[in-house]
Amino acid sequence: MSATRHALGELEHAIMNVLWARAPLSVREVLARLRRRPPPAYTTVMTVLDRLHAKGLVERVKDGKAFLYGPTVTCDEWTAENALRALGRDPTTGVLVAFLDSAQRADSDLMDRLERLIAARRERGT
Amino acid sequence: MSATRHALGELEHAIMNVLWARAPLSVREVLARLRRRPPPAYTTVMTVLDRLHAKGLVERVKDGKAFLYGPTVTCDEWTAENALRALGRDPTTGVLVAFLDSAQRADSDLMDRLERLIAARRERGT
DNA sequence: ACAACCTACTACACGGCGTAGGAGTAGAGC
DNA sequence: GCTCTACTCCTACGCCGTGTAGTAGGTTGT
Repeated sequence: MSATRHALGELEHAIMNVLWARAPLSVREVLARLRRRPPPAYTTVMTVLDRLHAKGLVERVKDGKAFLYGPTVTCDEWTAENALRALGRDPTTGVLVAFLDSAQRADSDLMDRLERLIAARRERGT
Repeated sequence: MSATRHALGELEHAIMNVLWARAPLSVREVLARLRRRPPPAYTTVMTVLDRLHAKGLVERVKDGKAFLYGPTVTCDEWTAENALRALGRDPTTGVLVAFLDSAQRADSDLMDRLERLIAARRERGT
C-alpha cells in the first residue's frame, strides 16, 4: 500500500506549487496565492501545510508569531524522483524500451533532449 | 480530479503481477498463485479483479462457467506509462536533469543503458 | 484588558482499497 | 428431475488519506 506513499492530493499539490513558485510563505500568504474558488478556509491551508510538514515535504521556521513554510525539495527533484520510483528499482530493458516508446509518442523531442543531456553529462565527466 | 489516477493498492498490484506472470487465469488460479498468508477469501480476489476490470486494466472471457482474466497492458507498458506520467507532460530541462541525477544515484548503469537504447532506436530509423 | 492574529487540536465527510458474506445461477452427478 | 457444487453478482463494512473546517488557546500591540 505504501507504493503510493508519496502521492499527493490535489490541494496538497496546489499548495506545493505555490511554495515552489515562491517561498518561504506564511499560511496567509499561501492562502492568498491559491487561486481557488471558493477559497479554502485559513485552517484548511494550515492543516494541509501541517500534513506536508509531517511528510517531510515542507519545513517551517518561526517568523515573529507566525511560521514561514518552504519546500524541502525542489519541484524538479520531486518530479524526477517520482518518475524514477515509478520505473521501479533496477528497471528491466523491457521497461526502458516501453518508456522510450511512450516518451516518443507523447513528445517526439523528449528522446532527443534526453540524449543530449546524457551526452552533455558525459562530457562533463561522469 | 483523479480521472487518470492509476495508483494501485497492494493487493491489486499483487494480482496484476500474477496475471502478468501468466494469463489468462481464473479467479481460483489467481488465488492459488497469490503468496499471501493468510490467503484472502475467494470473493476478495473476485472483487479486486472486478475493480481492475472496471479500471480497464484487465479483460475477461467466459470459459465454461468461469471467467478467465488477463491484463490489457503489459507490465512494462504500465510501468513506463506511470513513469512518464510522473514526469508530467512537456517536462522541463530541469526535471530531466534531476531525473538523470536521481537515475545515476540510484543505478549508475541506468544512464548508459538509456543512452544505448536511444542510440539503437535511432539507428533503426525514426 | 481587549482585539486581532496565529497555532494546535479535534472532527467529519468522502472516496478508494482490503476484506468478505450471502444470494443467485447454471452445469454435473445421481 | 433434483440436488450438489462451483462460480458470479451484489452488498457491506472498516480503515486510511485527503479536503474541509471549527474551536480553543496563546501572543502582541494599542
